[in-house]
Amino acid sequence: MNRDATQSHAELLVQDGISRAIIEELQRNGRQSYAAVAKEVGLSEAAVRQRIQKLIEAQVMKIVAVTDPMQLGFTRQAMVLIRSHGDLTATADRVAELPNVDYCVVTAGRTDILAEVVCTDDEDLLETINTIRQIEGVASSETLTYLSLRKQEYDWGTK
Amino acid sequence: MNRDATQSHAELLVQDGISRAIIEELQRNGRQSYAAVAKEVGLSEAAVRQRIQKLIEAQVMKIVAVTDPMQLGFTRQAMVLIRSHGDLTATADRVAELPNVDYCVVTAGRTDILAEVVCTDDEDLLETINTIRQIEGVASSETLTYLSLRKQEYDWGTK
DNA sequence: AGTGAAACGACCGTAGA
DNA sequence: TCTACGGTCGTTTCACT
Repeated sequence: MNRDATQSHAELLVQDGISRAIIEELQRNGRQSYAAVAKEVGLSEAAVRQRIQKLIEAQVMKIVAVTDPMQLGFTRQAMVLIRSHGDLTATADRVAELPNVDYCVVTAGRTDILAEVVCTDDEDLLETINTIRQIEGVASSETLTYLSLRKQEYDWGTK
Repeated sequence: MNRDATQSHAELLVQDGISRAIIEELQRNGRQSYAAVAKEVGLSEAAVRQRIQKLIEAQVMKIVAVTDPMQLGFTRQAMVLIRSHGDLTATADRVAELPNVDYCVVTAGRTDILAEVVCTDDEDLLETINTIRQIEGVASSETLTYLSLRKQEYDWGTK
């Protein structure tokens, strides 16, 4: 499908404040019934259902389970700043392949690649960083360990 | 509630591989029926529902709508690395208050605070960075604009 | 903690404005 | 694109294992 067509379609969908309100409701609880959302935004259940389905089809949003790494035993998180040589995206994709990497983005600036890692403990973190540093295309890395998460919203970026 | 008690409870909940499987299913589609998940993991619908409710109550996961900033017209994303003076968490919280900031974490390392920003265009990005730099406690900042997102998983960290 | 069954409520297609 | 409505399927409760 044409990317621009999809995008303009999506923007039309959301220009309406009601869709924004629907998204906000689902950001609080993604499993509430269409009827409950309908009551909040003042529309019929069927209309809300249609809008939600279109928003998901147009890939404006998706409804997923989000987990707390701490509760799953991953007590160490960090952002690894990577300088790369050669093919940026290929290197980034190799980094992204690691199971401990939950977020990976190519950036412009002093650093080429950002990778967020989720580890069980310091030993796991060290191993992960060491693995990253040996990946082909990784020139150097710098690790910023997380001390306190202050804000987390759920956006979803496309490639 | 006692944090350790909550955590050990959560770990008990997930030690069972079935809960892992349930979480994985819901990470693919958070709105599918309990019956559909039950069929996948080989348990009765009622048992799956109980587990999901407990996982949510124990804050191991939550089911929410995740949006694509691009589709909502936010075409510029960046990670802002902030050096701070004075109270770290207070400064981080002031940064986190900005609507354009969707992610904010206090780190150990060369940089004190990481803030991911989501902006409509370059002008919006410039304004946002300028605003951040004038926040009390922000000493300096460095911006890494996003070129290509390669991986995104949905974890949720507690403060 | 899991199962099974019956009452209830949500979901979904269709028709019409 | 919305509302209205009925058939169907999912959810919930409860008694039992």
